[in-house]
Parts: sequence; structure tokens; C-alpha cells
Amino acid sequence: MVRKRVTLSQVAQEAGVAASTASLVLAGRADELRISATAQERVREAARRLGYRPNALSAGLRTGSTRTLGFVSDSVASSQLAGEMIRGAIEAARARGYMVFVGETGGDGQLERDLLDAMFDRQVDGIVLATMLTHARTIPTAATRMPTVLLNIEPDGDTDLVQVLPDEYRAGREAARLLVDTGHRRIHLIGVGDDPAHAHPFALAAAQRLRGVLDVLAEEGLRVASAQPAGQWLPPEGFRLTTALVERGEPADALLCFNDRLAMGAYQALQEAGVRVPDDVSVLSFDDTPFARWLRPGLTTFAFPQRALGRRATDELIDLIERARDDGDEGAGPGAAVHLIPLPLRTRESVAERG
Amino acid sequence: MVRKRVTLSQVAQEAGVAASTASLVLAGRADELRISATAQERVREAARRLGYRPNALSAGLRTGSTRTLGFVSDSVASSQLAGEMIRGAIEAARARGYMVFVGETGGDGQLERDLLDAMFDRQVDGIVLATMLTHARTIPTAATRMPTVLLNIEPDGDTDLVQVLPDEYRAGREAARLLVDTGHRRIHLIGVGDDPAHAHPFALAAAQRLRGVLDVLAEEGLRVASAQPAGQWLPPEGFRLTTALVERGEPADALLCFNDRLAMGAYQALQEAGVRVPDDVSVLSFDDTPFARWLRPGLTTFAFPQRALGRRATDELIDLIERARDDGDEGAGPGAAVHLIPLPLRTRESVAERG
DNA sequence: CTGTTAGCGCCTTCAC
DNA sequence: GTGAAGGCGCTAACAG
Repeated sequence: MVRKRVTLSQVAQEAGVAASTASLVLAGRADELRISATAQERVREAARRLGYRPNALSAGLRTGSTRTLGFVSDSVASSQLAGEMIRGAIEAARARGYMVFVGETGGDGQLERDLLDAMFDRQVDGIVLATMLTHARTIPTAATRMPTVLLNIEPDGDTDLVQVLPDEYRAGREAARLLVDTGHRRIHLIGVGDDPAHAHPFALAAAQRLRGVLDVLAEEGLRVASAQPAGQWLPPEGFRLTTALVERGEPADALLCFNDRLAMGAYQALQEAGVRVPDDVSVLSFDDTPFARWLRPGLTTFAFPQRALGRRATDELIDLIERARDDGDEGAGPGAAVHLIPLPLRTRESVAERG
Repeated sequence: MVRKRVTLSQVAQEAGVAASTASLVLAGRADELRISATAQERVREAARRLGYRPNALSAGLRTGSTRTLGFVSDSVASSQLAGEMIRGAIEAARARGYMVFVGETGGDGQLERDLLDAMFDRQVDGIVLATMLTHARTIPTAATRMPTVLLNIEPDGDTDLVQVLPDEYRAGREAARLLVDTGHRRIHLIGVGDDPAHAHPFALAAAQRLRGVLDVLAEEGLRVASAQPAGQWLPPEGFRLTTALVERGEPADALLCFNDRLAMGAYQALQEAGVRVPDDVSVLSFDDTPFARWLRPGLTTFAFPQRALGRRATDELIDLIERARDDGDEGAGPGAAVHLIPLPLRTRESVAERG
């Protein structure tokens, strides 16, 4: 069932040359070192015939580079977001010839250390450390053993690590801008209070998004019509808050829901109350979860760019690794760059022109 | 930034013994070979002080075992299912001290070969080969180079590979049984026709599920009230089919939707037509996608056991690997076992008692 | 232009 | 009980 591996020396022998010659040919450095065309051809032919594949362990041991990355996230069971980030990461890695080990900690610090150790043992060239919920956290010291990029993580203190983050502030601004520009004046916030300092539960993400919203409204001389925090950003909360809003009889032009699940609950509440979207009230949201397009009417929402985040973090990491290698590992590199990834708007049918 | 690795010989030197002695101690074989307690202690102490971590590449090169697996799936962008399978796989792997490389092919055969090669190059001990849509496919010959388990794949021809599959037939039976036992007689199928031989689009899964449904109904002397195939198993199709059903004025006790997204569309159609779930008609479904619990009323559905599938496939693979190692790689092993994983019922509010 | 030599870090006989 | 020697497969000097 399991065939034996073919080694370089077998190829060399088959081709009638020395192992080192075969190595050079197969590494593509034959011309540079002016090895005869016939020898090259014989080596390549032998390699093909025997189905030779270089042993990456061995090469890694020798060169110190394994073209292997680690991706460690804390993704909580409830969050479906993890998948796309990982997908983006392995895509970007693949495009540059890297493979990736994936690990999940479920928020367990000990498990995180164990995973990082296990990856370190296997000589990964670097690590992407990710959270599914943007929030502050302390960075494991283990991360300093190898090149590391922080994905969707705001570190507690100072770091000299590269960070990749969604541009929540800008998305908040754009959301408010969109509603204002389409004539909405009485805007209700679903999911957060009106104080960025206490914008539980996904602290930083929510706070920055909120700040963006409030800033634009202030620039327009407007204030938020109401702002209701939610303990969980799930449909039942969206339903509850929206129902309460409707029952209070407050006039509303638009609901700005802080994620799609809240918006789903809001839709249900509006529907049961006989309020039409978007004719009576517009709904705008964040995330672009799969069901957003299937709600009726389709939900207009700012997509959380999971895939782009995963891709970008990985590209930054590989840049870091290869730069370090090329520079002969001199110095600390550029240090703490922060890369912000925009949240693109998915325009569907839930926001109308007013006035 | 990147500290140098500590090697075994450094530990040995620090402890004042030979490298081989240190190796034995750290491998836990010291007692067996009667190495002095003081030497053992010195080695352990030195290893701790220096923060020694064995280099898995080197050990792998020497022993042939890397405690590393590959997970290759074809997961299509639309499918959110992939994530949980991968999660199950890395969980199970972690529990037994393995790390896993994750790769996705997007259905591209060349990319699949490349990924399998890249994993082979890195000396993975074995591979889980997965599809997100259960269907027939040919197995890449590359898979025969290393221990392989097929996850959610029905191979075209014969295989001697271990397979892990969801028990679709049984889920179909249980679904029909549930509806019949709760007094439903006029049952409409949403998403498939009434001929298992043409149960497009997710051929085998749908066909087996359908067969299970039809078998139970036949045993009860019943027939399906109607059965409408859908090109795509998405909400718009569920909406369309259900709307058509309502407009035809056919009496209905229950809708059996072949996945939750179809059910979501069915809900929307029923709601817009003023038909109440479950008072007027029950809805039963398959998958347990995240939104199933958030629909109103909560959707009763058979959960597609993604996580359990990933876990089980990985456990089977590791069994295979370790058995082969222990047996000194003798013979082909047990060959083509097929393991069926049940789809557990998530009871919510969409199915009522009738009669 | 090609071959020989010397490790990368670890494990495993086999002498001492 | 312990240490020296060899080799897993590959690459990178350095001779020739």
C-alpha cells in the first residue's frame, strides 16, 4: 500500500551522476553553475521516471526553512467566521508554495501554548495568530520565538508584531454616511449603546464601529434616535430590541444593526408587526453572513472581510519570513505595522431612498 | 526576535553526558536501560533550564514518523460545512499528538495533486481526503502512496480505503418515521423528485436519504403527496416550490425539505401565504445550519454531523497509521471498512402532532 | 563542469 | 551505565 520513497541518490545513480549534481539540477541552479545539458537531461529524465519527490524534512533540516506556516485561532464554536479566514490563509500560502498547520484553542491558554510548541517543534517558518472576535488580549511569549503576525487581534500592550485588522472605524463611518446620504434622519442603533467606551460585547470592534457612526452623525449635526445594547448579538436579541422599539411607537427611518444576526431578528420583529422593509424602515447591517442575501428583502450589509484578512495576514507573514531570510536575518525588521482591511458594502434591497 | 533553537547535544553538554544518553532519558527509556538517577536528573534539569524542544524534523527524518496528517477537501465556496469537519479533524488529531496540514482544492484536480504532493514531500503520516458534497468521484492515485481515509466520499469504483460517511439512508428513514408517527399523512418533498435514481444535485446523499424516506412510507402503505426537485438547494428554490404548492391548493400535512436552506425558503413562502408553521403544516429538514434555530418557529432538523465526521475520519486514520507502525508495516491491513455516522435529530418547534 | 566531503539534529546499535 | 559511530536525505562548500 505504501510505496517506498525515492531518494535523491537513487536518482543520481540512475542518471549516473553524483548526488550533489542531481541536487543542483533539480533545484534549478544548473545553468548558473554550468552543468552540461546532457547531464541535466539525464537527471530530469531519471527523476521523472522514478517519480522522485524531494524530502522536505531533510531539506528543512539542512536549510532551516520548511515552507510551512502555522495558523492558530481561538475560534469559538458559535462563530462560523473562522472557516473563511483559514481558507484565505491557506490560499495565500499555497500561492507562494507554503503549507499550513491549523490549530484551534477554543480560548484555552494552555492549549494555545501546546499548539505553538508543536508547531515550533515542526520548524514552521512563522505563525499567524488569530482571534475570531476582535478584542484585546495578551500575546503568548512563545510567539517571540518565530516570525508572527497578529490577525484580528488588538494586543493589550505594545507589540512590535505586524497586525492585520478589519477597518471597523471606517465601516462605521461609511454606514452612517450611506444612511444620511439616502435621506435617513431618525436612525436607531440595534446592539450597542451610544457610548463607545462601553460598547460591549465585542469590545473593540463594536466600539470603533460605533465611533465611526457617531462621528459622521456629529459632523452632520445629527444624533442617534436611540441606541440599545444587546448582551448577545443573536436574532432573539434583535427581535426583542426591535419589538420594543416598535411598541414604543418611536418614529424610525432606519435601523442600523451591528451584525446580521441582530438584523435577522429585527426583520422578524418588523414582519410580525407589519412594518415593511425598506418601504417603512430601512435596515443596514454588518458581516454579510450567508443568510443575508436570503432574507427577504435582501439585507444590505458591510461584509466582514474574513477571507481577505486571512490572505493578507499570511502574505505579510511570508514577506516577513522571506525578507528575514534574504537579509541574512539582520535586525528586527520594520516592526509594528498595522494593516487595515476595508469592509466592502454589499448593496441589496433593505435600504431605500428617503425624502 | 527569533531565538536560536536549543539542540539535544547542548542539553547533553550542559548536563555533562553524551547526546545519546540525553536522548534516552528524554525519550523515557532511561529506566529500561538503567541510567543513573543523578544523570537522569541532570539531563532533565538542563533540558528545562535551556527550554529544550526536540526538533521534530530531525526525529521524523530518522524515524520516518512525523505525527503530522494532511486534510484535503474540495470544499466549494458556498458550503459553510467545511469548517466544522476540519475542526473535528484537528481536534481529534490534537488529542493524539498529531498536527494537521489543511488544504483545499476547490474541485481542481491539478491543485489536489499538487497539495497531496506537497504533503507527501513533508512526510505526513497519512491523509484524510474529504468532499463537502457527498458524491462519487475518482480517487487520485497519489492517495495510494500513504495511508488514506475517505471522508464523505463515495468512490467511483472499488477501493480498499477506509471510508467515513454520514448515514443518509437511516436519516431518511427516521425523518419519514417521525412524520408518520406524529400523524402526518400528506407529506410533500421539497428539493427532490420521487425517483432515487435521479435525485440530483447531491447525487448520492440525496438519493440515499430519499430511498430511506420512500422505504418507510412504503412500509406504512403510504405514498409521497408530491415531490419537486430543485436545481439548487437554496432558499429561492424552496420559496418557489413551496409557493407553487400552496397555489395549487394541494392539501399538506408536512413539508420534508431536503436541507435547511430550502426550508428557509419554504418558511418565507408559507409566511407570505399566511400558512402557519406548525399549526397548518409541519416542516422537517436536514443539516442543522446555524440559522435553523433562529427561524421562527425553530426548525426541527437532522443535523449533518460534520464535526463527528471529521473526528471519526481522523481517528480511523491514526488507528491505521499506528497499527501499521506497530505491525512493522506487514500486509495491507483490514481494508475497505465503511463507517456510517448518524444524523442526530434536533427537535425544535416546526413539527406538530396531527390527528 | 563534476564529484567528494561535511554536516543539519536526532536515534540506535554496539563496544567499552 | 555510558559514549562513540553511523546514517536518515539533502544541501553547500570546496576540490579536482
